[in-house]
Amino acid sequence: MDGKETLDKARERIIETIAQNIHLYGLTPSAGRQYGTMFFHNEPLTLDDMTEELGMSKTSMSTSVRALSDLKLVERAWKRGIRKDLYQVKDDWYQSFIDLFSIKWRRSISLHSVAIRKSLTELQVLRNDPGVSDELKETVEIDIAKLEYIRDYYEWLDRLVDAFEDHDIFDLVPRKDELTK
Amino acid sequence: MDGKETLDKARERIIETIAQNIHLYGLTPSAGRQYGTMFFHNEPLTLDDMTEELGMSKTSMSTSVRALSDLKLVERAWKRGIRKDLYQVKDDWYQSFIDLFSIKWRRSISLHSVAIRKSLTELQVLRNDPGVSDELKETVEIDIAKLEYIRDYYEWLDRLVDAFEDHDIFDLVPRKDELTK
DNA sequence: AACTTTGTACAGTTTTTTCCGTACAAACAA
DNA sequence: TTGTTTGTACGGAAAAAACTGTACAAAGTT
Repeated sequence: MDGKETLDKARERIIETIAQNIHLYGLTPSAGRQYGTMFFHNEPLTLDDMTEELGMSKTSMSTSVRALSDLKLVERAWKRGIRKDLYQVKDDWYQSFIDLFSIKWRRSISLHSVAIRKSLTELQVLRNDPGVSDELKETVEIDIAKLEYIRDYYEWLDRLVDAFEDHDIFDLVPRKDELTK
Repeated sequence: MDGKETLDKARERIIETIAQNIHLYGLTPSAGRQYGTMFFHNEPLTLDDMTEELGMSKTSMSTSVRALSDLKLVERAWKRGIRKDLYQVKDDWYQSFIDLFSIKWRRSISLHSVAIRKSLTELQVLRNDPGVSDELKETVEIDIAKLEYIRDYYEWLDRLVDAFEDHDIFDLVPRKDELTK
């Protein structure tokens, strides 16, 4: 086996591992392979380059590179004289993790908060309604307690995301290069 | 609108929100609805109960309750005199979040670590191989640097998961009830 | 202006996933 | 033992998602 071949195999192993785990980012293995290919490519790539490299349609490349961009795993690059759009992976994986975490959870937190607030208000009205049977009121009380619990939970989650975005998390779990500082 | 109806609507809103966000846990909306139903049900449920509540087949209930159990969102319960398996939601959402985080990422970290170690070793051999051209060696050097970077990243991620599992995260981001302590 | 290049919207096809019904094994009951 | 109940494996149907090719709009070139 010659050197180039060994290198390619070493790269392929990593790319395939990324592809198999990218579902954690809500992406398909194809998008993972695309990301991996870009990761080892030392120059920004065009959609046509990706089509070439991965043997897939340009349409697919376009949609999945958009998905990768939405999660801030990939960014556009410019190079003078080149008209085509160029893309490259963002090289700060710590920041990418934080961005992922933020994008994924903030939306969920927000949707839940709205729903919880609405339902909680309705139930509080119900609690004070004299026309409601005692038996039902008991259930309402239990539900209110449950909703207050998950409201607090999402409030905690929100602060957790803050801690990541503000990089406070690195105080608790330092990056390796910061350990020796 | 009577009280029962208001209660059900308030519950339904939350259940539907859970269903729409459960993909963050890698589960289907159906499993989310199942979880939500169990959440508001104040007694443990059997598979037949769920079939009844959700209008889905018992087979589906069985498979998705297993998925929920695997992520430790749901646990088995016992009640004397009842032969059927009973399930209820785990009521500590903070712990559920930690469990999810741990289960999802540990596996990914482990798979990546193995692949990175293997590829890194191969490339280090290549670096010392006198039969490899200087041009290729330059590429190898770059790849080694990249792999060392992501190796460190996964090592950080591993410590991050530790911080969650050990509950150190609550030092950085306290639960609401701990804020007043 | 006309012509070329590039990215993506859209519709159709293929692949994958979800869900159901049947069948059966394990546990329990009589 | 035989009969009953309960959970799940498995194959197939239905639904959803991924992927492709065509068509076209936007931007650049001549």
